[in-house]
Amino acid sequence: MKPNLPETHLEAWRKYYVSFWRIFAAIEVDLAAAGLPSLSWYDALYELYLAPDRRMRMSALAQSALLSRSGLTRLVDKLEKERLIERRACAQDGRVQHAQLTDKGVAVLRKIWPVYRAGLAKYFAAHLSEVEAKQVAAIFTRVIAGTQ
Amino acid sequence: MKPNLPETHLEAWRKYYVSFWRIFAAIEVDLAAAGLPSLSWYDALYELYLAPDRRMRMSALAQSALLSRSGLTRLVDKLEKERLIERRACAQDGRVQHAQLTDKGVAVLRKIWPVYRAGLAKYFAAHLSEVEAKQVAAIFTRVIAGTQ
DNA sequence: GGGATTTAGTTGCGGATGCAACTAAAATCT
DNA sequence: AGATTTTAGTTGCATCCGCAACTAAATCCC
Repeated sequence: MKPNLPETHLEAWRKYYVSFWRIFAAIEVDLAAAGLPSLSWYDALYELYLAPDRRMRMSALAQSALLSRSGLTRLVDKLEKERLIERRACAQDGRVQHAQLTDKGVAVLRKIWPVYRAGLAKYFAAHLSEVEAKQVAAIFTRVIAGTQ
Repeated sequence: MKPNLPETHLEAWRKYYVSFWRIFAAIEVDLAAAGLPSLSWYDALYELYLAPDRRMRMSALAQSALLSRSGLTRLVDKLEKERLIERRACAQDGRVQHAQLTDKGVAVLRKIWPVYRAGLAKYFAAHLSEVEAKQVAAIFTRVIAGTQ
């Protein structure tokens, strides 16, 4: 562990790594216990919710939802089967499909969020002061920019 | 997003969440490109490396390596097939198996680490000052304690 | 001591996801 | 305009992983 990776940073990574998996797993357990879809569904639906007209191109959604294109295709298959989104062909470009969030999709998003929020409050936010939360946001914003 | 989850904390979570997946995926890509096993192999081998006599009970290793018991069973199957570890029955308790790191396992660990370290330096450590790394370690140590 | 319970690990199964190959459509090049 | 290349999305396949059910061994309890 010589170049560019001081012991302090390695220790930070280890804590970050373990804490992430723990929080993630705990929230997934809570969602499953509540009979709700998993975070990957939430992520995709939420990105659509934020998007103009609540729709996005498949590949853009894949990026936002942190999935491969093929992974997103399968996820959208399932979401569409549940009528949470609709696939809509693009009139301008025949290659493109848009995923369009439906009202039912919004409703599901609103059912997931309280459980997700409670998990975040309990497993994550409870352990950060306001100042620390700001620091974490600032630090990882830089990290994200570095992996763009 | 009312109770116990201020906007600041939610923002921190979003950055933390996205940055984690980005770093994780980038490191996996680097490992695969170098023809090396994935992080899950590294995690398990490394936990064994740290353990007394370089061996652990299966269930303890599952916890340390952030896997379910069944997930660990399969991982150990593969590691054993590659002779990176050996399963050893416990003389005192017939139910227990120990995973014992082999010299070949140590060698693989030492081949993975430079690539892993380089990824960490580039995708993670480069964006944190020394002070920030200490803060991150402290904060997420608390988070981990809260999900014990 | 013998049956019931608990514990450790494994196996069957299904779900999630990525890579590579594929199809179709658009853009580019000549 | 026609051929080539690039782009968007999908599909085949393989891998990884967790839950639930299972087996075997230890412990508990009477």
